[in-house]
Amino acid sequence: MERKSAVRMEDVARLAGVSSITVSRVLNHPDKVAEGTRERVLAAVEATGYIPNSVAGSLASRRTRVIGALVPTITNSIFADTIDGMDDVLRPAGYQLLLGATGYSLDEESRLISAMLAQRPAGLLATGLQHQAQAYTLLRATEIPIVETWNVDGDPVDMAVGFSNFRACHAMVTCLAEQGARRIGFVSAPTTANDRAEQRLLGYRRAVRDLGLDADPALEREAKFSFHAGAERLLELLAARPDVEAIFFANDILALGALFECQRRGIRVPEDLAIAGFDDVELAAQVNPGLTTVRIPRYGIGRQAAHMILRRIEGGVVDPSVVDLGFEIVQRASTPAGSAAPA
Amino acid sequence: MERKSAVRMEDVARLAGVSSITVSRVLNHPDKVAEGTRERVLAAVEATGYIPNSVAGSLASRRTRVIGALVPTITNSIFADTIDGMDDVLRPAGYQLLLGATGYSLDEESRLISAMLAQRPAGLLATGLQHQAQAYTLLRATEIPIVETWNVDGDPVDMAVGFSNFRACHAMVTCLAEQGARRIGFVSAPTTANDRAEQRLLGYRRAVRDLGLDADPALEREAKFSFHAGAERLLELLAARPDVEAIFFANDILALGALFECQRRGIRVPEDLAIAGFDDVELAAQVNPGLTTVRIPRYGIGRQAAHMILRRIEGGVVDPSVVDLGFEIVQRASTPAGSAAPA
DNA sequence: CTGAAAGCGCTTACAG
DNA sequence: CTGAAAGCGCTTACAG
Repeated sequence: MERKSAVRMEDVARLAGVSSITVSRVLNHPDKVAEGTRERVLAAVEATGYIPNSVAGSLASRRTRVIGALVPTITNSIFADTIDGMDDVLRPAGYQLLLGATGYSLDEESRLISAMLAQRPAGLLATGLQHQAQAYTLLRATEIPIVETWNVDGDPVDMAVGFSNFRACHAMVTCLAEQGARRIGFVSAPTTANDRAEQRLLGYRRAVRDLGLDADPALEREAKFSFHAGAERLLELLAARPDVEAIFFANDILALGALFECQRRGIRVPEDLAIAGFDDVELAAQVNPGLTTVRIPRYGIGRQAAHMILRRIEGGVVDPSVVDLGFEIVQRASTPAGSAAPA
Repeated sequence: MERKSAVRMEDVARLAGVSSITVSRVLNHPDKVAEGTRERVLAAVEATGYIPNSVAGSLASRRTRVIGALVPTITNSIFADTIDGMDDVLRPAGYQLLLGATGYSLDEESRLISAMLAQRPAGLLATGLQHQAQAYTLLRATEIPIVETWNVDGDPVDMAVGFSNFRACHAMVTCLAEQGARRIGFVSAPTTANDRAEQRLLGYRRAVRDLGLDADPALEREAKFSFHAGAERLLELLAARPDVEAIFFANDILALGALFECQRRGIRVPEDLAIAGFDDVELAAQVNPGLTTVRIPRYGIGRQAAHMILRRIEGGVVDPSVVDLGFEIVQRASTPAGSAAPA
């Protein structure tokens, strides 16, 4: 903040021959100022290179133009898409994004929520419905609009926008079963501190039960987010259950890692093994064979969340406060063409 | 900022039986307060659920704990990696990231710089060395540390960290030539408002000249950032110059799009055509054949930039102010195994 | 349409 | 080790 001989509103006012209150008006409510005055002030702003100090402005007005966004990581493109969606709505409205990456740690999330609230953001976006007790205390105590994202299977602190991870996974397993598979493996993402991953796993299990499929625990694996882990789990699963007909991976990166491993080993997809993923990243449509997956509204979640926050900032009522944006099963060549008409 | 009956420092002070100045000390310079006092204050903070108002704090101290980061887009994982690197250094130091996506528009960049400076960030990261005149005026007028990234071929406003896009491309073309190719195509990213892309194109052209390769303009194409565009340019280039031996794409996404297209069309890589990319995204090592590419320090750029900013905030001298983190040619199976020992 | 006064909630020297 | 006073640079009612 230390700009040498920084020009303040008062300096602009003096040059324009008005009071600083008028400068403030020109900048914030230009229509409440006479045109001639406005032009003189604007000229003075230009001449001095004045940049308003929004720290002071925010303190005086008790409102900032900053929205906090908490995501597990920004290096996973799915969250980058959500942030992109937020930004596309927020930026034109004059808001800026304060970004926080929790690294899938609820401890870190709590610390970040605290640090963000200290900045008095006008709103907050969080990922998932699962938080630490301390985080809940903070979130409930604040008056600002809060949107929890990527999950609608639970009770939000305030608002939520996302889709049902549970039903999406249930639907995909149903599809695979309709295509003839009875022995369907599932490779989960780590479920610790990740309610979305947990719901996906539960959705798989429920579908297996509902459809009377093979429920062997050996068909379930867990893998960190990487191509490599997908390939590894594929091999483990094939070793443990050589008769597995399809493997459903909790995200596309795992599924693609497995698909590439199949290419290397000459395992024919889907003839020898069907593979399905989750997320519908751009790459899923590019590989050969194309990856069957679950398309989710990554970008739309960000847009919708931003709209809900803006509406509340403007004093509006947001109803419903939980928005389910749905999902879509995308059939590609990595699974046998099915008659399924899902979701 | 409107927290119902928001607790202020004064409330904490009253409960702890001290002045608010002492509360401020406990929070900012805990070692300057007697232990008993400190504990009482901390207990009062806890009891009241006090969250310091850093807007007020920043105004009074004339410093924020916010660093602005301007990138073309966050949906391209290469910039996400750089932001990740920044955040990993900045977060432990108590700084938060204010994110701005310019969408590869220098106009938008100018607006964002202005908006960010209004927040009085403690430092600023920008992408590239190319900006609008207005942006230069703003950047030069401010006293805060500024790091321009992803390019060291030019004069930074303040500090810079990156690598030479020019030399990286020159080196890759040299490698391809050493492996026997004389007719090397180049698919550039759009060079408008993108000095990194421009340097890459210039590096290609210079290498073609230096090595006396086929310099046909028909060997040069431009493509937006997508798998699809990579596939398209591949086909166009093959149609225009069926004798092309190698195609060097200005980023991995284009190269991979082309590689997938080759898979679909039965074009053998590298026997029929060698393909090289730029960035070394994780996927490059996963596909079959693996993609020869240029590895660049995406994450390291963010870390280094953050360190330089922090050092300057702390009053230190940063020398040199331009840091070239280098690049590395990664030979994989998409080009004929070469004897090249580049960079 | 424009301005004087008060105040936003902190931190910074300066005392003691 | 602790506190009273001043001030950071704006905006908000309230007048006129």
